[in-house]
Amino acid sequence: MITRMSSLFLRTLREDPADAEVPSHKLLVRAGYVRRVAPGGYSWLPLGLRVLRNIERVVREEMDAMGAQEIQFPALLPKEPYEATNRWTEYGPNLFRLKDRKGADYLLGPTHEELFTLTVKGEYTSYKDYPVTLYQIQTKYRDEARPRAGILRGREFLMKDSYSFDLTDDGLSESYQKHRAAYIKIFDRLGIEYVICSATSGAMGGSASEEFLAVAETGEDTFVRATESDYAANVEAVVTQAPPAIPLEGLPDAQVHHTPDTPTIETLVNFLNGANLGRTFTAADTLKNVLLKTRKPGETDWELVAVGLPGDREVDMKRLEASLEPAEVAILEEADFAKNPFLVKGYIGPKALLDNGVRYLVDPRVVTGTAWVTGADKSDHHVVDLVAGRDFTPDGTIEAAEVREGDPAPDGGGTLVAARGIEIGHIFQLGRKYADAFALDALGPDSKPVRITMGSYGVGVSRLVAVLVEQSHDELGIVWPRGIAPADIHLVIAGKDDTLRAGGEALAAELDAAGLSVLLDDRPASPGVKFKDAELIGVPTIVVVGRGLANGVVEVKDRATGEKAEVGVDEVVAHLTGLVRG
RNA sequence: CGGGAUGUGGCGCAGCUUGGUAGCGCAUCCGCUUUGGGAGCGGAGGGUCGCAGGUUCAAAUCCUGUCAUCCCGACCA
Repeated sequence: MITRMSSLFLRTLREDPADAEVPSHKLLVRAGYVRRVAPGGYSWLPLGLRVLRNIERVVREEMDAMGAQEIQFPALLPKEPYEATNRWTEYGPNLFRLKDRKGADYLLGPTHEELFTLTVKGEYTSYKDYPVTLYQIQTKYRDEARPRAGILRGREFLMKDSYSFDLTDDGLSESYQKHRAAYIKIFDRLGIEYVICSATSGAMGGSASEEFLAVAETGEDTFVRATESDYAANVEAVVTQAPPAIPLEGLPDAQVHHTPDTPTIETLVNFLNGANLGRTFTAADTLKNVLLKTRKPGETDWELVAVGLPGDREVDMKRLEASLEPAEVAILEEADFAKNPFLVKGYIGPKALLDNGVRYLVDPRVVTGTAWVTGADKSDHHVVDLVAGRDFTPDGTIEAAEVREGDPAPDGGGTLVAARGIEIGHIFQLGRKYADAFALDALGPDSKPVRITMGSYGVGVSRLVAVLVEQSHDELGIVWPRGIAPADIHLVIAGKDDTLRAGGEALAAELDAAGLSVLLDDRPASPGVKFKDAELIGVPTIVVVGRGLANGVVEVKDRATGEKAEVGVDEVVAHLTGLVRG
């Protein structure tokens, strides 16, 4: 195919749009791939749509190859299925809701578990039908509180979601592994640098879960990896290694000390070290107790929860919330302290919490036999050598403490280092949550019903366009991978005289005949303008038909490296075909 | 929802402090020149200054309100 820039619906911009921050947003707008029409809503212009379709094609090919079957649901959905799973309320304000003329409630689908489950239930009844995997590539809607970064995080986006339906847990594991393998193929084909991270399953519910994160400084997710193993995890999913328990025999008794004016860890440590106790204390020797309240979905009452963690660590709200999912979490307000006088701010200890029935969860590092400096539940007093498992017994452990670079890796593979990533895929084993909600059963060989178990798998298709730009651009513009670019060859006619024009047209026709797609810059603009546009647009190979033509050569330039080569006109088609076909 | 910033031709911005004919660059159109790195000269079209009130002889400019967008946080595949 030949695309003539003289008639292409395209306008490039010389300056960055004022509202763009990240490289992909700036470049996709400047190069004329997308235009904003609403916060979090973008139009795909001709070149952008080609890139999007190319990515979609790769995803579709790999899904088909693993045996998944494509279907498509409406984006506009009735409320009822989502009420059955409680997500009509659980999804909260992020769900786009609307009413039809009769006043009936509808939503714009943020994800389609309910519909897939109902559809399978409607068609399949026998164990002989299973397993089955269905997918769709569909526009999704989420009323994000703050869309940002152009198409990296929009309120409307294109997503591939697939769902596996199996009779057994083993079958589910197998479906999960097949998806994992397919995703690896997809992202490898796209040439993306990514890591596979252990993840939390979030609002979907379910167990085993991994996410594919594209490595990018501009990413919104923080993940860690181990220095000496291939362990990688979203910080939300990092499991803290508990040290071995310490025998209780011979540990010193707990002692309450008067510690005036020590409401913070820092003031406490300073005081203790000046108090002649015969040893030095650090923040890590203290146990700080953070008070929170949680509320389960659908309930109105808040429940007090206390979290005890080493004083040298901050609470990571995201980790905390992931641990308490799906309950809501909030920090205590003054009024809550007033209502619960046993909570002495700055001096809260395990005793008062446990005596008053407050659920008390501690960091996994607080194991039996560890001795702590902590609040004595009395203003200006702390207790030293309060031993876990002897002087107090928490109600359980919780992953709430921040993860730091340098922390030991959970699998023993050295220490952790942190980086940023963009979530491009997420796979997880849902289990029977949705099958239970809709009673999705298959009749087994013994004529008894078998409850189906499901997996759910997503790829952010439109987001991948931006991810590719984030990972592959330079100061001049975008550098697309081959196969994803809006054309195979960007052919620039560098000059206006008829010989050049005819030469360019002829070459374009030959390349087209050889099966390559050509973006032909046949505009009357000056060469400089055309070169700049070619670099901005980012087709991997740029061919310049210019002054060399008189000597029978054209210039072939590699967009990524900038390397130029003069190639004879009679051999350039073969040369380019070789480049494009790899 | 909290903090900050910004709304002026298609895009990027100045003008606002100190009220008085709405301006610059890019883009677009016409003419001539130019043609290997976002060309030059000359000319042209295009703006209810986010919106609504108010003050004033007079408001882009001052006051009040409101809406929107962007950034940070909160929240979230």
